[in-house]
Amino acid sequence: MKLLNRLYLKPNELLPSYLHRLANGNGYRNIQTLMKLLGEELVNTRVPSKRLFFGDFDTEKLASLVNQPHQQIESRQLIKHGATRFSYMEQNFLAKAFDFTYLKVCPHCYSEVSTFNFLNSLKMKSCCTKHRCSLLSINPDNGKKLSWSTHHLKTELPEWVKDIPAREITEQEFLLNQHIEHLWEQQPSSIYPVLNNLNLSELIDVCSFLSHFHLRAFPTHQDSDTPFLIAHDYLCDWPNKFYELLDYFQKHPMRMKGLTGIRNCYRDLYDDLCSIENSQSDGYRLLKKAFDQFIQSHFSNGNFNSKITLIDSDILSSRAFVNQTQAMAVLDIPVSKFKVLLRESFLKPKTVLKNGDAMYARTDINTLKTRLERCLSLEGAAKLLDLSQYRLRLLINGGIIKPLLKPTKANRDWLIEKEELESFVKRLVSCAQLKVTKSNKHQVKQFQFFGVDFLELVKQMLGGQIAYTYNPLKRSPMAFKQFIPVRSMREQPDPEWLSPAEACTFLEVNKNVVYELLKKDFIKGKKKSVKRTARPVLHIHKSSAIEFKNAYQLRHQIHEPERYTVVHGKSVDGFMINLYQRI
DNA sequence: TGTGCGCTAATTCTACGCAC
DNA sequence: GTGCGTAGAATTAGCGCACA
Repeated sequence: MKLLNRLYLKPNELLPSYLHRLANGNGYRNIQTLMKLLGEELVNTRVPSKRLFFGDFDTEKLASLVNQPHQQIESRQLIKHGATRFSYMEQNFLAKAFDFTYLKVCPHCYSEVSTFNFLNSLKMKSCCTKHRCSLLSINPDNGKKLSWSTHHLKTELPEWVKDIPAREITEQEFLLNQHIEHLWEQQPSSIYPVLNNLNLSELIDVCSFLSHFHLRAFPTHQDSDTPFLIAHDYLCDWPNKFYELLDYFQKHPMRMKGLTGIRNCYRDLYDDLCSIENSQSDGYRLLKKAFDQFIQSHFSNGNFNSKITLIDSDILSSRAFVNQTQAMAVLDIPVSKFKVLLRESFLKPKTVLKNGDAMYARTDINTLKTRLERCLSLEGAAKLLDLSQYRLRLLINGGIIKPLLKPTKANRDWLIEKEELESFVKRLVSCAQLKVTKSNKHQVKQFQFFGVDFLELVKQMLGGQIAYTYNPLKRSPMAFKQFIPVRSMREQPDPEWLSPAEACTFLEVNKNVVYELLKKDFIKGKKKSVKRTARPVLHIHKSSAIEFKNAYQLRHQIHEPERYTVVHGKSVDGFMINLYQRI
C-alpha cells in the first residue's frame, strides 16, 4: 500500500514535521491517524512526539508508504548520543535544551513552507527574526499549548495570526534568536564575538549552562517566559558577568556541608563543567576556560591541595589567593617568621574562611617576597655600608635610615631593605659638594675626628652644614667612607682660650712643656670641643698663660742672666725646664 | 468509534549524601 | 576533592475512562 500523496522531504525537515505534512496532505486529521496506518497501536490520542523525533517507529514502513529510500527517511531522525545528548547534522545537541512535546511555530514561515522548523523545538528560540514576530505556542481559542496532536493546525494558524496582538521583541531577544538562526543556516555571525566559531550545539551548551545556573542563583527570574535570554547579557559582558555569577556562588556555596573549596562553592556547576559528556563541546571549553581563570585570579574561598585534579595545575599554582601554608612555602620561611610578619603588619589576610583559615593575596605575598629578598640583617647592612653596627644603629635610631623591621620585646630580628640603604647613599651622593683635589687634600678629615657625634655629623652632611667629598670606590660602592667631610683649617680665634699649639707659640715653649706646666698647675686648662676633632681637646685659659708669662721667664727670654734667678728647674725641683724670675 | 484529558507510571533531571 | 549513588522533583509517556 502506498499513500496517495507521496510528498518529498524538504531540506532540513525532521520526521514529525514530515509526518504532519503527510497527514495533512493525505486528508488525515492529525498524525495519530497516520501513525495507525503505520501499524502503531496508539491507545490514546497523544502523539508520542519524542519517538517520532528519534525514529522510534516503523520507519521502513513509512519509507514504503511514501515510496522513498529508507536511508533518506532515516537521515531525518535524531540519533541518541550518550545519556544527555543526541546527534543531528554532525552536531551533538543537549537534549534537555529541546521541547519535543509541544510546538512553537512562526505562522508566517509555516504558511510559506508548510513545515515545522526543528529550530523552533529549541527552548531558547522565542521569535522569528525574518518576520520579526514571536513564535506561536498557545492555541488562542482555548489557551492550551500547541502540540503535535493539535488538530487543523494548517487551517487554523492563518486565522489565529489575525487575532493575536504582536508582542514586542526586545533587542536582546532579537539578537540571540538571530544568532541561533545564522548558526543553523551556517551563515557567519558577529553578534557575540566571544563565541568565536562555536556551532549551534555549542552555543546551546553555553546558553543552557548560563541560564540554568543564573536561575539557580537568582530564582526570582524563574517565572520569566524567556529565561534563556539572560545568556545574552552574559555573552555581551563576557567574562565579567560570569565572574559575578561565580562570585555569587563563592559567597553562597552550593553545598553547605563543607566549609571551603571549589567543590563546596560550585559543586554542581563544577561537575557539569567537568563531565565527560560535555568535555567534547567547545562551548564547555569556553566556559571551563573562564572558570579556570576565575579560580586563578578571583577565587578566595578555599584551600587547594593535590586532590584537585580537574583544574589545571598551572592554574592552581598561579591562583590569586593562597593559605598560610602555601604563603610560607612561597616566602620560604618558618611559621615563627610568618607570625612575626603578620604581627608587624607586613601581611594582612584578604579574607577569612568559615573555618577560620586566613587567605592571602598572592600578589601581596610575591611583593613581600621581593622585599624580603632585598632585605639585610643589621650585620649585613653595616657590612655593606662599611660602618660599625653601633654607628648604623645610631643612623636608624636617628631616623636617617628606616628599617623594615626593628627588634622589639617580641621580636629580635632586624630587616633593612637594601633599597633603603641605596637611597641613603644616593642622598649622600647628591649632597656631596666637593671632589678631592690636590688643593684641598690636606683639609680632608676623617669623620671620626670631626667634632660632633656620628649621627649629628651625617645629619649636618645631608643638611648641607658640613661639606664633604664624594670619592667613588668601585669595589665598595655603598661604603660610607666614600664621603669625607672637609672643613676649613682656620677656626675663629677664641679670645679666652688657647689650644695647646697656640699656647706653645704664645709661651714660646715646646708642647711637652705646656702639658708639664698644666700638670704642675702653672697654667690653667680645660678640655673643650672643637670642630676639627670629635674628641674634646685640652685648652689653656689665656689669662693663666698671660699670668705665667708675666711671672716667669725662660732661658732664651732673658738677656741679663745675673739679674734673674732659677726658681724651678731640674736642679731646683726636678721641673722639666728652668723658669726664671727677676731678682 | 473517535476524541479529550485526568491520572499515574516511567523516565529524566537535579541536587545532594557518602565512602574513599 | 572525586566519583558513585540516589532521593525526590520535574517532565514525559501512556493508560483508561467519560463523553460526543
